[in-house]
Amino acid sequence: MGRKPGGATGRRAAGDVFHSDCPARMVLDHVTSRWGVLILTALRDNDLRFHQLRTCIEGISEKMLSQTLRLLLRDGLVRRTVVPASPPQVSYGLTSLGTAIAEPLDALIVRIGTHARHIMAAQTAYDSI
Amino acid sequence: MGRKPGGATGRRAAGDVFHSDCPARMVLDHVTSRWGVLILTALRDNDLRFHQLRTCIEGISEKMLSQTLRLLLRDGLVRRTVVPASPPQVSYGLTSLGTAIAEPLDALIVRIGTHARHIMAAQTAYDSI
DNA sequence: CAGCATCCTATTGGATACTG
DNA sequence: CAGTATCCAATAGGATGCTG
Repeated sequence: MGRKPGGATGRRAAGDVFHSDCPARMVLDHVTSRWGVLILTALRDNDLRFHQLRTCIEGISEKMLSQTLRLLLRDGLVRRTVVPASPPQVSYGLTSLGTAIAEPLDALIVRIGTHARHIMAAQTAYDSI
Repeated sequence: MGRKPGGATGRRAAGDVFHSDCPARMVLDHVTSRWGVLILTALRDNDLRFHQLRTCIEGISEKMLSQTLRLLLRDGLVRRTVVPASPPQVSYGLTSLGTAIAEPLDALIVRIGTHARHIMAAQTAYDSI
């Protein structure tokens, strides 16, 4: 992403452009999508089954859950395991790649949590103008 | 976020629920919105003016830029500085709060960049099934 | 230059119903 | 249980034109 030479790695330089056709932008969109963040961080500590995820992530619909899971599956961030039983048990977990991505996401959420009060104060201050 | 006791800080526990009405969820949505991520990381290294941001972030429209900036301004993540001149110069930068939030985001982008090839390989593998 | 207002389309996403 | 399919409402977001 960014400067052409140097391959896929490294920091961006100041004033660098985020190319809209960059494949990384697409992955970023999946990962930072409304439900992508929550799914990835929910799976951070342990595998979960479909309906556990649905319960764990308040507000998500079945449609969005399966849709987003499929996206993350395709990106190789999430792994799907089927235990053939009756009824069959399907569980989802992070791949090593998924863990690598989920880590900074988790850090982000923790940080937002830490500063939540501060942020809400900023909001009311802004609104009172 | 998460377990009721313990205030705004701390890690989430396994199986914890992401409450949809949590103010942190709202901030998370702003921050991880399609353009929010890009704006915050673009401002990571130095302040930028409106049209510099517009150029720097490929694909963003004026509308979404000003709209998202207003949101981040309200959350206290971004600071707006006006130099009264003719024409007036307005520049945007991160607050200390914004920097704290942008850090893990930047880590995320770097990580996606690092694994980009790996991810694209996973995609084509998935599609070939 | 820095931006807001309006219009209109495309995409997101929820509710519901149904299948293996 | 673990989803898929369809329909419809809400929102995101682009194009354009205008203001200080």
